Amino acid sequence: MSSSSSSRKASSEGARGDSKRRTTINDIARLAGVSKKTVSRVLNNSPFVREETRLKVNSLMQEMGYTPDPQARGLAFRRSFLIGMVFDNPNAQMVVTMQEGVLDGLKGSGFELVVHACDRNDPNFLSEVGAFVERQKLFGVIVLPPISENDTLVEMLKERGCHYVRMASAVIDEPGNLVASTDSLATAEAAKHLAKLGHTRIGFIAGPPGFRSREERRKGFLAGLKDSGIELPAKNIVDGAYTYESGIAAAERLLKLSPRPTAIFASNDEMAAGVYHAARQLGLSIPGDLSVVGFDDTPVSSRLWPPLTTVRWPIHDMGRAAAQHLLRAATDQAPDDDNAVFPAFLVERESTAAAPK
Amino acid sequence: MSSSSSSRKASSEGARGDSKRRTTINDIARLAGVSKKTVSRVLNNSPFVREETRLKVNSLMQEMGYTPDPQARGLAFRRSFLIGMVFDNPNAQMVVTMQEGVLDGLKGSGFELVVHACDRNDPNFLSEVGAFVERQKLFGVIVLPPISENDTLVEMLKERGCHYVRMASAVIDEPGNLVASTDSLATAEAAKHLAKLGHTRIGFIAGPPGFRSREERRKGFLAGLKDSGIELPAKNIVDGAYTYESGIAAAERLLKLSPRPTAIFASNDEMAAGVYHAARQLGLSIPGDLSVVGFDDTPVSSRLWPPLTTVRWPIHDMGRAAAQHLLRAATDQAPDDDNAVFPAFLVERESTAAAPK
DNA sequence: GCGCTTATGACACCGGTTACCATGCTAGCC
DNA sequence: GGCTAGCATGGTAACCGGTGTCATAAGCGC
Repeated sequence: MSSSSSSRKASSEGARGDSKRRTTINDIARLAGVSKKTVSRVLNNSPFVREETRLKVNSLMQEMGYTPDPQARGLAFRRSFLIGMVFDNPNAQMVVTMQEGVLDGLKGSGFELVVHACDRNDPNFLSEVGAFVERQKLFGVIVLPPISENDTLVEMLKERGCHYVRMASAVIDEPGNLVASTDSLATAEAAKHLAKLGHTRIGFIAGPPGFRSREERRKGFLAGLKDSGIELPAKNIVDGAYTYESGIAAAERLLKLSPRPTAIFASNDEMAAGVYHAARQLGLSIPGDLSVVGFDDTPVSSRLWPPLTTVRWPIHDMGRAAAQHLLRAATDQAPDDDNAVFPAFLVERESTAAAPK
Repeated sequence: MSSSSSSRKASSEGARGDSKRRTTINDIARLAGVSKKTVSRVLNNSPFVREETRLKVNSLMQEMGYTPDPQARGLAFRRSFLIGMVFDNPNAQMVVTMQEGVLDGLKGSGFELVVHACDRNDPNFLSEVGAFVERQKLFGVIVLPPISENDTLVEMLKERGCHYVRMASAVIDEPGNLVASTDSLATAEAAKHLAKLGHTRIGFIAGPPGFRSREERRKGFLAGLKDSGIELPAKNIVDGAYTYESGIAAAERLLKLSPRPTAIFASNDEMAAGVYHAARQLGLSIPGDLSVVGFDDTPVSSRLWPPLTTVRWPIHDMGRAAAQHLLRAATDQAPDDDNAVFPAFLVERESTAAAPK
């Protein structure tokens, strides 16, 4: 009853103008002695402005500390200046590093990064992301692995006319909208590293089915071994789930084989940590009895004992590249169809050594 | 020369209407046979709408899948529906978990989360964050530790009329804009745990000066020891920097003392990992020769061997609480001056055992 | 019949944009 | 040389999709 009147009072109070008004395009126009349309032309780099006028307007904007209101601009443009990042947290370090990279690339562009965590197993996943894109009229979306492998999602983005970048672990058939690392080359390098150390009985823990990174890492590793003249029996290849626990289980299976492997490659660091655990349970020393290689170079890898030999991929740089790709779409008209490819590479630490005789 | 005409053509092409137009407030108004102002009233829960009208409008909005355009609304409201998260990455897991918690709390509210990584040592730090807030007319900002302890920053937000929440490790004098954990209670618990196990020679690795968490964790730990009748000599308290390397260095100093401590508390898990490293170098076994306790319960803590006894704080819940606090400010008029306080607590794992005789 | 409350609409406005028109200037034509 | 065509430049009005303000009509108690 009385609440209604009080809420009205409060709401009218809510519009506190705060005396200091933002400088607007009109202010600049008035001061420069031109129309706001001309200021708008300067803002949008229209070629139909006399150099003299452009300079005057630009210096006035500088002086007044004017920045155009993204909401107003967006409203007129029928789009926003927001970039979405969609992720289903597989790895916190990766997510944050990627964010930092993207923010780095976005700096000074006037675009902002809006994050959106989701659950790829939720049945509403797609429509929920779609609603997000639609509601905010996102200019672009950066999709992190493993969601980046979801073709249906990408198709939806394309239909909505929303720019996007897929972060992937290999170059796939996606002209221009891909930022990828070269997982398979790096795992081949890892395989050769182990071969060179004299390992021939090697165990491989793969990622879970359905992940492209699983295939890339496996393919590269096996190719690298083959180049070194080593063929892996099927029983030496075990599936994991990219989790610590699955790494333990997989390692237990591998270490039960006879002859026992002298080296294990785990398709990510979490599983490699699981290998450490299993090895300890069996009283095996690393790297004396068993060499271990991981993938990702997460902080965990260097806290383990001994520090883990692993594969690093340049997440920050890839994030920045993704941002730059979207910015290019925002300014240039011509999309470049070149995918950005970043090398992943082996970081040798102390978990690998010569094979025991 | 010719570039001007070509760019014009391209830009006019850029405004591709894409046939399918968003449903607008006008559409709803026309279909409902009311003015758009009335629809707006329904959207904003104005009490001055007949129940019958409200129902009709609401069901139409439902049916048409209408959601108001946040840009247009924001433009009129002179604010945005964006929440900023400002962080200076001390810990990736914390940042991501916090983001997930905030997104959880924001879900369905129409607010989005815009992330902003920054460097608190950059001289432009303050003005840069200020520009961010201003430019996007942020509705609110969530400030993560350790930046949350920067009073100047908070003062600036207050001046700008921007709502904010500080995430902190203790209740400080900041009515209503604080989401805090109880670090000191948890470290007191850790101290008593060690005392109960018979440890009397205990080392403490503090966080770096200038951090409130440093003070809280130290204060609580010392108080807990005192309660157990243990007084720590000054030389048993060493400063660290919340990094792995600083943990190693601090542990080396502590383990050189004679008599040597039988337990070390590190003020975060990274430093605790450093303690593990130092202990290994000296051939000390954990927990046989040395008990270790950390703080944060990061993934690293359970990958270490033996798994680390540490303090967990409910980051996800705190993130959600921060979001809810801001949403309350967006709807209610009455700010509640209650700070949200979340208990941190000890997670006992295998790095602590009875003191060696 | 008056005054108060409730419910609704007309209209200007938020800060930018596009579409279209008006101007000034130069060049080309008779 | 005058007149018009053509281009560079700037202005005006309408619009993007919602809000605020204010006026007004209907309902009600007295």
